[in-house]
Amino acid sequence: MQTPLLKPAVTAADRVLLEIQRAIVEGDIAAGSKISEPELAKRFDLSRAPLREALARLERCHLIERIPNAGARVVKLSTQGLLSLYQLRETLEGLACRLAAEHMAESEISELRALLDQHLSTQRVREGESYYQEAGDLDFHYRVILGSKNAYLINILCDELYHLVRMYRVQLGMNGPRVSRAFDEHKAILNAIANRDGELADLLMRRHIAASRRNIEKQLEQTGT
Amino acid sequence: MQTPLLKPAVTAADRVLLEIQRAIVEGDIAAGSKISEPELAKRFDLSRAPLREALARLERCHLIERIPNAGARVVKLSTQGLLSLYQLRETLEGLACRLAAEHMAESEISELRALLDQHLSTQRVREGESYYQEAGDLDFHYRVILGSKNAYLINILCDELYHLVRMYRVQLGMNGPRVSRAFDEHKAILNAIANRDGELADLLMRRHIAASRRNIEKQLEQTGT
DNA sequence: TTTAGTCTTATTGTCGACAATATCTGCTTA
DNA sequence: TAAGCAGATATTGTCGACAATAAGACTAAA
Repeated sequence: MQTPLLKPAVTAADRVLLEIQRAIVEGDIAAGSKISEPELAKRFDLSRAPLREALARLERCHLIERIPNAGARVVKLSTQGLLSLYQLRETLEGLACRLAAEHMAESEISELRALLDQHLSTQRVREGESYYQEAGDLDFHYRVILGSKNAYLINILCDELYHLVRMYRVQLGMNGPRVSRAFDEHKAILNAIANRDGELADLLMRRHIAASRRNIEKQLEQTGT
Repeated sequence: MQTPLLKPAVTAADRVLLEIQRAIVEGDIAAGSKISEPELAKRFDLSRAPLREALARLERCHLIERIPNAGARVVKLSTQGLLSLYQLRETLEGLACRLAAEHMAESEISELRALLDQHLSTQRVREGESYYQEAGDLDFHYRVILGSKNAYLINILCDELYHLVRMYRVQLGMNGPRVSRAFDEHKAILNAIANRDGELADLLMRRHIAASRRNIEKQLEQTGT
């Protein structure tokens, strides 16, 4: 279930990046908290040079915010931020879908169909446990994005926005009743792609993400602003 | 004519970033050439630490490509890259336009109108010199993007893709007959925004960028692939 | 002559220390 | 008491040197 085509962490900066990313996404390092370079360097047992490299990349994917000579803070989740993020996702993943309908190879489409079937059975077995759906959903989106074959689009969605989306979903504990409906929506999107109907695929994906956004918004309201 | 709201370069890494950015965009450092950290460090008279920080940001805006333990190269311009980039711009700036129609303050719209008038007169004076149109066009787009009020969208377009777009335009020497027509298109877009017609603004901007893309493609074919 | 392997060389990644800047504390003064 | 300033402290930015990795040169064998 690992994200495919992701180059292995070869350098120390890569490794610590992955660790801090996970820690922030899962709330292990609290949202809004200040980042201390010396402290993190000690905690992960390396010097500040690779740590700063990692921080630069964390800023790139919007997980931290830096102010020159003043330090870095973990981002704070907000309704406004969520709205902006999903506005962008709707448009971008819609585009990705349209391009995927044009550019995906038949073999890739078959694999994607197999993946969906597999997720369906897995989800039946693991009823109630939302984590698998979480991972499965992201995996589906991931593959469609890669299918667009647009390097810039892939970079933005998979490298820069991906982790922030996860952060919202994880920290707001997404496990609502949407789980089952998402499968049907994925299926419909896949069919549109298989039929090479880019316009429909675009539309369906935008609706799918809009529904997901509303779901999270509801959660955010309940949890309290 | 400076891009507004751009924080001044306070650190050494910021300054060298701007210098290298300019050098790459204007072809002073050749496209596709290898980047040598020690050489650049000597050339700009600073240590490798801030230089590497700058390189990280250059990678972020797709001006260089890095391979771990192997070094960095300046990107190569290609028809494929241009197509991918403009595909993305069409969608993103279209969205920006739609949001701008919703969110721009009346005062901002007035300022934008004043800017267009000013560009028109400037262009009449400087007939033939395309640089002013170049700068003016970018400035118009820049303000519309800021008007969207979507932080992620602004970041992607203004920080990450902006310089690459400039690189294509500068290195292919854009000075075609499109100069005058672009003004009218800008005017139409502005009117749509002023009328709060987001859908139309979206459509017009996408067409505007598509026309610009075709213009550059033509140039790219003539220059020889 | 070509190819494989090894050694040399150069470049990148990492480290610890120093300099510059910002934050915090406590004092003075209105 | 509140506001402003001065010094102390901590954090960030930068530097030069070392370690690890990759590219290139040279030799030896087929």
